[in-house]
Amino acid sequence: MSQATAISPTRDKDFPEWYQQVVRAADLAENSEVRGCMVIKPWGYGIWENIQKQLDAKFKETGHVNAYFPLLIPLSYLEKEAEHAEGFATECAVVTHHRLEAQKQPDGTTKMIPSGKLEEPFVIRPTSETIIGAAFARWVQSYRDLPLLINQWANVMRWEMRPRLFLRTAEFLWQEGHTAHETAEEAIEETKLMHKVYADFLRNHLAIPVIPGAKTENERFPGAVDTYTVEAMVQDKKAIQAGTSHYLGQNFAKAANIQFLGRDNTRQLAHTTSWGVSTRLIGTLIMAHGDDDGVIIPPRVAPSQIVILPVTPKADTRQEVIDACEALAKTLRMQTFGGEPLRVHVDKRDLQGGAKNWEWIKKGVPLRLEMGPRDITSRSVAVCRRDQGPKAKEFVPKEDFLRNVTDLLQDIQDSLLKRATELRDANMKKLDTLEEFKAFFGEGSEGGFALMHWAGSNEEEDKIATDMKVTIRCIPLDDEFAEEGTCFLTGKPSSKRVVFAKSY
RNA sequence: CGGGGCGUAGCUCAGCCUGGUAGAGCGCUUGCUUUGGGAGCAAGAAGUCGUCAGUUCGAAUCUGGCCGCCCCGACCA
Repeated sequence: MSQATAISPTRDKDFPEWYQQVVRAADLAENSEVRGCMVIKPWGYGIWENIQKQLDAKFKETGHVNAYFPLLIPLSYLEKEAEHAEGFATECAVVTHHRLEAQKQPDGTTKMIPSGKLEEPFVIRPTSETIIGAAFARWVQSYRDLPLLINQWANVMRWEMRPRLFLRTAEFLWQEGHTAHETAEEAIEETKLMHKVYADFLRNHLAIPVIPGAKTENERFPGAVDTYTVEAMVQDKKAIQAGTSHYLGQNFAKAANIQFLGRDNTRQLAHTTSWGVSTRLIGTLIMAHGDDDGVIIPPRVAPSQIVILPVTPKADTRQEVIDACEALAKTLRMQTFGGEPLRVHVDKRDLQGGAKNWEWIKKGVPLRLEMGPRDITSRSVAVCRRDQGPKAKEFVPKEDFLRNVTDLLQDIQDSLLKRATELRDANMKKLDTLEEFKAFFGEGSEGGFALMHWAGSNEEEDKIATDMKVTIRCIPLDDEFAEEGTCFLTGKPSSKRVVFAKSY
């Protein structure tokens, strides 16, 4: 039996359905019995562990420390910052009871009835600004206590109307950085620093190019003064917000009363920031790099970078082949890539070779090695790169492979970034008129990122969003977008182009 | 919360219109064959047909209530 592609439908045919099939075929996650919540399976969680480890190192390098705050937030905390509370009001899970009472039913079964009503309900954190703010208020007394640079790895819950695995789930894993500073300048610098950390991480670890920029007022985080975002383009040419960094001004300091005695002996409010990325990064990665045979995981974050497939056609040489594979794996693990020991897996399962091979293709392992009796004799290995076709295979001397393996992984990492960058650049257009804009996003057109001069109002921005389902993804920070022009809608002067796109 | 659809084996679904004791493909188990490639043949395990009630001699099938899920909108990392 042979199929043209491992995943059906293909990306061209039906991208959303392709995405769901890839998540399943690559064994990354599944829907759970709890609506909107996912079970992240080992292969998917392995990606998250690598993301976590590598980002965490960057947070530490930039002076942050980890801490942990409660899952439950007193309802009253959310009431302290009106704009923030309203922003999350429609998606909060609320805990109202603290015990259950067993109630015997006439049919012999037992029903558990919530009892012990709470005086004040708790909200399951949709984000932790308020509760961390309360802690900060206790911790900060003097300007000498600042800056306070804290990160937390946690789960949060936002009761989403329409969940999709990794992209939008009711519960998701993320990290949220929260910092407090003496001055606005320092806080803004922190916001931008972490924004840059995210952009670099996406580019160098996930092989996804992003456009760093600021959000418009309409798209800002509820309660923030400024929101910075990294926007990526995925293969259906839609934009996805992959990470955000917020300058919160003194809004949350005011709400939580984070005050300190300054150098001038006056009481002052701190300036705070918050920033986060979530398991959505995994969804972004799938849509950025996947092909019609499954996901392709960039080597830096792949749970296994190399899978060795023993080829055992005869029972009497089977053990010899497996021993040779184990020995090769051991040798490989002594090398490092991206500062970490190579992650190598030997798939010894007693399955047919082809079936095994396709499984790892679908799971997106960067390198597959095949080693059989003939390879042992000829001291070679068969090497398959996931960024090339499923049939592409090269027999190379084992010693050469061992010498070049990290270069090979880097080459795959680079080729993924290159491919993603080319896709984005090919679908990013400077347009000048409303007609061009409508044609770009209209029925039947490809879409993509439209770089437009913009000087419209919030209401005009909203109208475009409603009429065309297109929003301003960001106001880019890079100089390459700066140029004089006139707004395509209002004709008013503009000094920079902004990115319009349909988004996830 | 509006509009549509669906609940039958681990998964995807057929059967329902026209009521008569449960089916397929994939997956799983075992055996034989095959083996540098998602294999073939044979045998086998597996379902209170979402739930509660009604109609009926008899309900997966007809009627009604309830529950759950999916898709399309509004909301969003």
